[in-house]
Amino acid sequence: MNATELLDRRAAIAAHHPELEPVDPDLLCLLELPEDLPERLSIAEAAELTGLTAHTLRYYERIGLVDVRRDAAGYRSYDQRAMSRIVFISRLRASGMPIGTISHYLELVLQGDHTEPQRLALMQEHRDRIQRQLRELQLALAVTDYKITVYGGTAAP
Amino acid sequence: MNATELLDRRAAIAAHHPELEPVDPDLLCLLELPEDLPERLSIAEAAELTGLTAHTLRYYERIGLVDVRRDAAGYRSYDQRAMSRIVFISRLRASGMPIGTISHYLELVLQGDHTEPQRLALMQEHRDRIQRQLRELQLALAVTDYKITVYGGTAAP
DNA sequence: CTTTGCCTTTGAGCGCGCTCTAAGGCATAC
DNA sequence: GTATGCCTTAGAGCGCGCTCAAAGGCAAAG
Repeated sequence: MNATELLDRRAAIAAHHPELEPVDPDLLCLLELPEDLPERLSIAEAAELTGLTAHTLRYYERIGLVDVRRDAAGYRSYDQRAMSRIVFISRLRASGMPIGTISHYLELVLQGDHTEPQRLALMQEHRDRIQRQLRELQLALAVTDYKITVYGGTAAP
Repeated sequence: MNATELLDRRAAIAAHHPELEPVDPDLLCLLELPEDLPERLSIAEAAELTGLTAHTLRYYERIGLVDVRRDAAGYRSYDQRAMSRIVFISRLRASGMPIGTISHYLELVLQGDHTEPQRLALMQEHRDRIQRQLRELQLALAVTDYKITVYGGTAAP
């Protein structure tokens, strides 16, 4: 399933969830793992691919966010499933979601289909928090350049 | 200067800074301190008004974000200037700006008019970071409800 | 064989942003 | 007087999310 099909799917979903905002098509590319991804990756390769450090990958495993198999030598061996979960996690982290919430979300997934509404609610709540944050910033920015312009920046900010 | 005047000012500023986005008028009200604000407030009153704890107010003072005078008894006494600075700080914090950056911004203010461009740049950089974060979240959300819908939530997230 | 380098584990350490504690001062009520 | 309640200070503690250290295993290169 490529980015275009994903977008089509999303359009269909959006029809049922009018509160969702459109997603920039460019961004969906970030979802895709490279097509020529090896079957199994070492921790160094996984780190390289995700932009996380090996330390962080071990940490995520330790706290139960992801399961990773070992090879014959006892080394971590990341398969597609592990990789896409890690990419997913790193994306949520990058958007500012706390690890506890991610953990909760993954537990919901584990619990099965009937937790869908809770999962959607959780994500939408998070999105709302980010949007609020953005508005806070725009406000701060407005105050700032207002003050810079009006007071010349010499008055108390 | 009330919220309406502030908005007018901002419109004028926006003419010179087309990259700025419009600000929700409702939000500008948050800027305003109550009109009947007492001349000087105790730490408990200041905490109540800003939604921060007294502990946090002392902490902000300790790390040099704000200067607060004392009354005859040695108690902190917050004047308008202190209050508006604290509101400003809390707004930036709420938007996710690290304390170090806020500190830097306030130093720039202290240094005088010639630091205006740096201040604006700093704020715009922060806004860009938040916007990136928002896009990250929208992406994560898209992935999520895509997966919920397509896989029924049973597959790996 | 040793060296090199990546890997393992457990457990400790760190920077951030608070948050709380301890020990005590002031001031109003009784 | 004393009890209360809010205030002061310096400094310790905490939760989060990593980040690093120590001690050692595996394996290909020379």
